[in-house]
Amino acid sequence: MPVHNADIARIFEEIAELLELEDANPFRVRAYRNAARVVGEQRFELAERLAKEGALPKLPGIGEDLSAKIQEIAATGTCALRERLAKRAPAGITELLHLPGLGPKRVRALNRELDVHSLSQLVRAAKDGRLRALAGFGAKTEKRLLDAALAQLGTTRRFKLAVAGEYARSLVAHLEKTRGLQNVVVAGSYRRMKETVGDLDILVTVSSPTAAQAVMRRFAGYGEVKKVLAQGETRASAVLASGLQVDLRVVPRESAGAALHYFTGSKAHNIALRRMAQAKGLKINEYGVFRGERRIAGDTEESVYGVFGLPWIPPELREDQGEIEAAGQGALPKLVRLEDLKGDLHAHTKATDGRNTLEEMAEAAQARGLAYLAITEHSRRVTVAHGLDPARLARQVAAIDALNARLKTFTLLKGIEVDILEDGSLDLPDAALAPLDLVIGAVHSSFKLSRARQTERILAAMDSPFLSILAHPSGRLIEAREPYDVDMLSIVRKAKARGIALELNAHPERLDLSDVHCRMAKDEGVPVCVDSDAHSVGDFDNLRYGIGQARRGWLEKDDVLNTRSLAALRKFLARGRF
DNA sequence: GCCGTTTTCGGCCCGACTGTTTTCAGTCG
Repeated sequence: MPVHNADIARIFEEIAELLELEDANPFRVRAYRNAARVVGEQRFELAERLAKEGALPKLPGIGEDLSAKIQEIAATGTCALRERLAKRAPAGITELLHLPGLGPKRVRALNRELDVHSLSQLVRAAKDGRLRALAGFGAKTEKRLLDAALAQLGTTRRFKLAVAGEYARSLVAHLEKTRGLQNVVVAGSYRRMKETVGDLDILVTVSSPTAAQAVMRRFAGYGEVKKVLAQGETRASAVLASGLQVDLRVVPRESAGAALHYFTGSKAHNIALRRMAQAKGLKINEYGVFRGERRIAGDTEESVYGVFGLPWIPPELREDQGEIEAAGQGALPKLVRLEDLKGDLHAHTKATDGRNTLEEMAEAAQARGLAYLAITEHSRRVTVAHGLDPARLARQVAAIDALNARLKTFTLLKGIEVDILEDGSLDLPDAALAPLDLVIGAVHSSFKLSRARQTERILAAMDSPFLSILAHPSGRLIEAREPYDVDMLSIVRKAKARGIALELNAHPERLDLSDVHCRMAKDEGVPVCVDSDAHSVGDFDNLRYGIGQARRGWLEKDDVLNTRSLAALRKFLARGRF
């Protein structure tokens, strides 16, 4: 049973929680939390690296002890410390820690005084009015915890970036009508273009304290607000009807840059920068950068970075994943932009499960400033989508040829999204694929194969002389379906050897490749194509989220296949065939 | 538990809000 980084990270997180409940040294707790994060963010599997090279590379915040624990987990699947801690603690007690409003101190009190160590016990104790009797607890706390525990049954979910975007735009439009308001920005993980966001962090700049009050009132009065969780003079939190939490922060103009930086995060990036400040005898908070009492920066984000002699770092990179070092060396990537895209290589029409015609799709793509669009229907195996057989594909090819003859400054490419069958063969014969401009291979079935078989299947498909692009390489659906178990590094390396590009499918439910795997592809020199997988003319909007993810993966214009001119693209497509 | 231009011990990011407190602890982001 292979041990993944996520497994190691989970064990470290559990250790952190259990230690916290024992009132251990908080810095020791933090060390485990930090290790969980660092391990979870690695682009290669630590266990594999260990097996191959016998040692781990130096990772930040992981010293002798944690390194030994990683080796232990890689070898045994668990860790003696965790087992020991778990044995001492009441089963299930860590679930209480995940409840908003409960931290280690209160969980300990609940356990010690009331013998409460699970959500259901908490609900019972709260209903009996036993919580309010505890020191530091009151009637309000009891009610809040009861509500939170009951809500926990409907599991706390994150929102897909595109969905959060819809809510964010409406709320921003509502707030922008406030008198005296200067600027509204959605910061947080939304600004960093993370694939999902847990809440919206909205930052408002105002010209006066009166305006600040007005913004707070307008926020609380927003029609979508279901419940105000907290409201002070500069800060408020609310839950929208959708269940999305929104945190609002109002700041004066001179602090706008420091506040924007602070609330954009990530937390890890901010901590790294604050440590640098500390080393220079400075202090960073959301109001600015300070030397003693004196404020030396903070009106813009540039000024904050400037204090450290760093250039401005794009939000998508702010994960403490080497971006600060790169900035220091003048080696930040020049990230790809939406306007760099010259075409889109994955789209469907009414012929299968799309909603628009060839003409309508071509027109819409051209209206977005694109010069080419590949039509890539499903193949016959995908019966629910009415996938194409060779005869229907041939008819579509003829229709595209006819349409291209009429189009002046735009080109439709003839393609297919052909299914990769369970044995690694393709769903259409070579004779059907040969006349096409490009062939995208995709897995749409048998998701549960073992890692070895799944990897073998995809590698085999990549041996086809016709395959140009591997679609949505992990197969995950965000918050809905796990990626299939596959050795991505082997796939990336095979792509390199075979001249195949990997798709970053920009559909909001996919965003697949992930940011981490984009960076892996870049490191290995494999081009990524950012495709909409459009099923209707409106779906080209999704390219912006694909670009956001590509930027999180450090991709530059030259790393993205469909930033190339049509001529250069054709050269790439021809090269893959031998 | 980690780490080092304060270097092998003694630090470790910072502030707002709430509720229960009469001055602050706990939690959160």
